[in-house]
Parts: sequence; C-alpha cells; structure tokens
Amino acid sequence: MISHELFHSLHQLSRHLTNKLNEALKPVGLYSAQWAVIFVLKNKGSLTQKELCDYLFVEAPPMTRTIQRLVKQGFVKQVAGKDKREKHVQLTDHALMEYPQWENIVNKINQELLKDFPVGSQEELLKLQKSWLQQIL
Amino acid sequence: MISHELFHSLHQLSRHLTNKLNEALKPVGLYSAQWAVIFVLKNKGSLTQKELCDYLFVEAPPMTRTIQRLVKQGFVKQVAGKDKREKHVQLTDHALMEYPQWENIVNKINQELLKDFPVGSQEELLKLQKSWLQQIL
DNA sequence: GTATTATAATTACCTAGGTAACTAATTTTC
DNA sequence: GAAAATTAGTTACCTAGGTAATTATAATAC
Repeated sequence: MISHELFHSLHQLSRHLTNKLNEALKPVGLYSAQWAVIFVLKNKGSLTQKELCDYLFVEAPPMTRTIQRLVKQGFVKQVAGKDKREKHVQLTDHALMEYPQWENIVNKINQELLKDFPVGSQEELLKLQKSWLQQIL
Repeated sequence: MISHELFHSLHQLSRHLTNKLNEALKPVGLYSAQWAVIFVLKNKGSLTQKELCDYLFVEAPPMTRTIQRLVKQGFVKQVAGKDKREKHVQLTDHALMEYPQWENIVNKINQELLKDFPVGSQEELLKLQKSWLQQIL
C-alpha cells in the first residue's frame, strides 16, 4: 500500500514548487496563478475566460478573480466579443514589455529547482505524470 | 525546456487527486487536510501541533485551523503537556471507532484513482518524487 | 416570435495553505 | 535570579481553488 505515500509526496512536491515560484515572483508583484494565465496568453494570444479555464483545468470563479487582479495591475485587458457573454482576455502592451523579465525569473527558479534532478529523471517523471493524468481526467 | 509542462502537470495532478479525495470524504464530513492529520495521529499516537507541522510540512496557522475543526467535530482532543506551550493532539474514542470506515473510503478512492496506472509506474513515480523532494527540501 | 434551455461570467461562501505580527511559556545568558 | 532570546500556538489577512446560486446573453423548441 504505497498509495498514501505516493499521494502525500506528490502533494508536498506541488506545494513546495508553488511556494518557491511565488517567492521568486514576489519582487515583480505576481503570483503563481497569475503567471500561469500570463504564460498561456503569451503563447496562445487572445482567449475567452472559458477557454483559459479549460486549458488550465481551473473552475470559472478562481479564473475570474485571477484575471480581475491582472486587469487591476494593468497586465491584461478584457475585450467584449461578438457573443456578449464572452470576455476575450489578452495581455496589455505593458505586460508584453515586462514578459521577458518575468520569463527570466521563472526560468531561473525552475532551473534552480531542477539543478540536481537529472534530465532523464525529469523526462521520466513528466511521462508518468501525463500518463496518470490522462487515465484519471 | 520541459520544466513548464513538468510543473504544470504536477500541479494539475495534485489538485485533481485532492478534489477526488474531498469528494469521497464528503459523506463522512471530512476534508483532505483533516484526513492527513487523522492518518498521522492514528499511526503515530499523540503528537504536538509542532510535530504534526514538521511531519506534514505545513505551517502552524493552517494546522491550528484544521485541528480546531477536528476538535469541534469531536474527532480530536488537545491535552496540555508538561511544557505548557505545547498542545498534545490525539484522536478521540469516537474517531478511533470511525477510523476503519474512513480508511476504507480513502483506500477505495485511492485504488480507483490508481486502477489503470500500473504498480511499476506507481513505484517509479514515487521514487522520482521522493528523490526530487529530497534534493529541494 | 415567444418560451425554454444552455452557456459565460460573476458573486458568495467554503477549505487549504502561506506570511507577519502577537501572546505566553520556556531557555539562555550574564 | 533577572533580562533577553527562543519557541508553541494563535490571530489577522493574503492567494488558490472548489461548489452553489445568480445574471445576462445566446441558442433551441415549438
């Protein structure tokens, strides 16, 4: 019965990584959930909040909150679409300008967190995680 | 640069598993964080809140809240120790009586979540997680 | 074309977990 | 042994993310 330990160490790992990312992002006034949204918007362009939710597997209410904070900080703008229920979300010029710095911070902390964890193990871990996810999602 | 995907899938996996556990525990009025405390107390006996925090790698404030809810539900009692700063926490008779049912629920949902994930993969995943945790903690 | 149903987003409220600041008790220092 | 430093726990407040209920718009039924 290794399941308890498996679940527990996964949970701990996730918390620890999020904490480290938040710590690293603190100087630029961002939080991990905000970064996740920014990262997707940078790579996908303009998305509705629903599309962001589907992509990040997050429910609508937390997404609303995260986006509202980003709007307040001037990093994101909401554009009404043809369907007036939808809100198309996209990065502002300000955010696009700051993005390289943010990416740099995230890459640095990720590298720091992975520096003693061999690339082969990283790939194996990713493969296992994705495989498990696919089966239970 | 697989790190983004590695972190993201780990985060998602952790959230999904916690959600599933919460859903399964709902009928008996418990939440995942409470179960974690109960599980440790069942296996370790009486512990101070500090010891529980160290064991579960959780900060003191959330532990206080989780324990206070458990006390209110009558599943846990706090006993003053010789050092009057400490509070020794232990399961009540009521909790010990209910425990087998809870364990059964948790085992069932864990098994359900792992049913299409080969035991070999589980072991490999656990090994990788523990190895990574050890390096960054 | 109106009534019903479905959908996007929001609001309110819950647990989980983090930091900072505080209190009370214990150790350490001198 | 009194003053200072440390420690266990709590309180207040923050983000993250979940469900249930609500609102406004769009799509569907008839």
